[in-house]
Amino acid sequence: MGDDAERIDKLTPLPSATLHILVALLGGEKHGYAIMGDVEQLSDGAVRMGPGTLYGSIKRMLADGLIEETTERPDPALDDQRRRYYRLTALGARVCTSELQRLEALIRRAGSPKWARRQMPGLKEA
Amino acid sequence: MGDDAERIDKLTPLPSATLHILVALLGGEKHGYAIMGDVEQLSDGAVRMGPGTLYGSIKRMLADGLIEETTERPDPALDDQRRRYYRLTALGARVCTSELQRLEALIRRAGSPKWARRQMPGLKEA
DNA sequence: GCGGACTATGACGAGAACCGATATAGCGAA
DNA sequence: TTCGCTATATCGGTTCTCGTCATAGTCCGC
Repeated sequence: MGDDAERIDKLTPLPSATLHILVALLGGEKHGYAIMGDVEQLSDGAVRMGPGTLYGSIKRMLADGLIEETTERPDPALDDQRRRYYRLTALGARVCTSELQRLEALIRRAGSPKWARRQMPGLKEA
Repeated sequence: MGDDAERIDKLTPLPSATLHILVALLGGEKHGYAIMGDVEQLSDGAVRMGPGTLYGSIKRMLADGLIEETTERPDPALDDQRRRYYRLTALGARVCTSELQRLEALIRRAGSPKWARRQMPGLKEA
């Protein structure tokens, strides 16, 4: 378990693309192209991921053990043989949750009035 | 104004280091070394930024107009001539707010039960 | 069953971002 | 005056990002 905490530590903070892909996969296993669309949807169109970023990130995430390719195929009537489906690993899910919690804490602190104060001590104003 | 939205769009999603520095500066103007400490504090020690990341990011942020160096100095009794103080520009503040809102929306959606369900249609289970 | 538009994966290269190591120098106290 | 800490800065290697191009399967009209 402590081993696990180390692995999470090593991977965080997550690159932006990685985080978005993980969140998209929280919604269930998906193929690459679908992930692209979901990321755009999840961010109200603000994050548009090109294929280069997508497949490059997927490659790294597979190597890091954050996601894995599924062997299961959907109903043949709905299948498309080109597709490759991915899902979160247990590690991937933990990393995602932990990163989201960290960001939530950051947002909370950023909005707190006690933080949003000047810190420079004894400032001599012009 | 529309011009502004474009500039924000161009800069987002923010790299992790940039976001953390912006949030740290929401708390008032600071010098580089203080930012390093505050980022670690803001993230409960999870994000440890080395000097390479810090000063590299500051350089880019200055070039992008997200922050600016202040000419004001603190009370001479508390000053340290080596220090260089930075503060958010108007653009930097807007970018920071906009990014935090985007992340907040992402977190909200990630936690929503209707999203956190498998999406693969007509799956044929093993 | 042919052709064209769309879906889907993948490789590549340039440039941006990250990070540890290292260098330099002012600071405060022993 | 020396030592440890604060503070800024650069360098080099690695990772990450992103647009572009290539390739191929699928769907649909005809």
